[in-house]
Amino acid sequence: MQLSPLEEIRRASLSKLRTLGINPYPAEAFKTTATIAGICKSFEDFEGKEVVLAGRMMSRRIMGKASFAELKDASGRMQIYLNRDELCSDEEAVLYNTVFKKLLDIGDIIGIQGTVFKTQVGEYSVNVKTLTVLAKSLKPLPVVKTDAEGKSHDAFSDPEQRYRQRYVDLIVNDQVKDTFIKRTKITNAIREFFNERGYLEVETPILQPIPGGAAARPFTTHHNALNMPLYLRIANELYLKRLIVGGFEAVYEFAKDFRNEGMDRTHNPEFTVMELYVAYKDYHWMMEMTESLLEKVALDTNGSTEVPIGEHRVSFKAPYPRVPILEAIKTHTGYDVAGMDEPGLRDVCRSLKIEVDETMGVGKLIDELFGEACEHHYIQPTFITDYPKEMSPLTKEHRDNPALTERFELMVNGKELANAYSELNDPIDQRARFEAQLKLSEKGDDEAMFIDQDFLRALEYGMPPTSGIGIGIDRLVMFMTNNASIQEVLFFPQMKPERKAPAVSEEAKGILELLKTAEKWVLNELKAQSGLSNKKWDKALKELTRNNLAKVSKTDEVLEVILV
RNA sequence: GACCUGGUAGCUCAGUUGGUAGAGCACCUCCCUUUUAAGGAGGUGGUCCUGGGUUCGAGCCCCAGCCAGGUCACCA
Repeated sequence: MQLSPLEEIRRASLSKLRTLGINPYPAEAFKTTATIAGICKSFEDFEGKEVVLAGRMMSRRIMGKASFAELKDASGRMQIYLNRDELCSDEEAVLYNTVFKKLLDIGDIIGIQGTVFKTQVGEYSVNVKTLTVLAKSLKPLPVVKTDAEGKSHDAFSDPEQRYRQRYVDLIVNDQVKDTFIKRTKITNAIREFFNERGYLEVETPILQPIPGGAAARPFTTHHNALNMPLYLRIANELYLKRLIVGGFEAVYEFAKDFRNEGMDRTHNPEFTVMELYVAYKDYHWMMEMTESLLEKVALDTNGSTEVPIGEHRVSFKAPYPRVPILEAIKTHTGYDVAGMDEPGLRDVCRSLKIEVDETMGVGKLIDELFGEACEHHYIQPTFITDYPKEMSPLTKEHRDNPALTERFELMVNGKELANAYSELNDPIDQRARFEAQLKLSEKGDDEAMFIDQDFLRALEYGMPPTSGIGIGIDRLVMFMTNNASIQEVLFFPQMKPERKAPAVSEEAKGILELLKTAEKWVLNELKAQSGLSNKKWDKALKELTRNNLAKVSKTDEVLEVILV
């Protein structure tokens, strides 16, 4: 492995620590007595008292016999003060002069014991009496400095590196950590809300023999023992409904779903959806539930129902307007497409310059119209309701209009945040809808739903009238934390693999073959034998020595090459 | 998938007509006992994303590729 000079220095320090009898990776637990945030929050209670803290050293300011450093624990950052004569009693002051000043580095994890005080400039600090090395860091950490105005300098900002090495991102960019803390606050708020109402959190299969419940291309895998294909779920809807058939009256699941489609800043191949099903309810009830849920989520995570999202301020205060989709299309395009047939819709799309193709049925065409012409208008939370039957194969027919369904999508900031129905529980109707989907797929729609016979069998036993909802958790987190990219709210967003170290080149392989023919070679003879140009020779030999395949040594004024 | 932009030191970035690879921070040596983007003096550090090509000479020009971000398309 090729080490940078900075890494060499840190490894040398590591050995020196061991020579001094200090284990750089001790096994014992290190018992702390306080947290940094706790001290800063009630400084008066801690001032003059002794504390034990542990964390990562983030910066250092050495001034001869005294030094300041910044310690970071899970709760925050705080300055520590190290004074040679207070830290050490021995003549040499090894702990201060050697260990702290020479052998420790930014990024090392240390434990300290000392007293809390305030510096002359007024900064909360700990005067360190004992210092313990807890883990030596061998890779240099990017140093992000913040000035008096709170402006960051030399921020670790390259998105590729931030996502690939999220651990570094989390260490040096505090606001990144805050986003993920908020993410957990959001899911906690939702769980609290549901658990208070007695809803049951459940787990259903991720590996499914039939990928149902949504329209999307699945990831495929194979079970060896059963010798059968399996799919990573694109939704868990059909399994949760089976549980409603089984007699649970309210179940929910935070589900990782997987869709084998394009990636962009709002789509990751694996993402999280919270699905909830409640028996004896309809989609009107579900809208009210959703409003109060999101109001609580906003309050719990941001302390306010009003949240900044990009250029906008979005209010999650209930209630939200209800707008039937056909009305939305009428408002934003001027066309009344209610009851319109496929050719008619296609004409409307054409006149609005919306691209359509032959595989699109009535449902997809209306979906397209709404998506292109209307969706982006709904910044404040709005329920778009009553979608046409063709685009909602799992939804109950509308009580007043057989062409529509009892479905809503919640739009926020021009994007879909949730999708909910009065669930279709008529098994005969459901079978017919699946068959219509089958026709679509024969027409070339590769996203039409598969028929799940076991799900139909379950419905035939009778499912109570039920309302269900799916909420995109990643999107919700993006809204609540004002992030425009899904990658910012996933710890480890999907990335293409990093380029692997280049394989040994042809030239280097040739030299290796020559090296194998003798115990050692005089460098110039080997070079002549290889028949390589100066440039290629140099490059190939450097490659070999760098990868520790060959070694060059000097004896009696001759350079020799040996195989390692 | 198409187009645009980018890839240079550990980090953030300069790099002129193609002519010995630079800065700040970090790091190393030295000075400095309440500093704080600490300061002062000196120094080390490079696969210029990869592979070809043009050229006396390429970080720079040309071709191909890899990775990322953005826009669009596809897609919830």
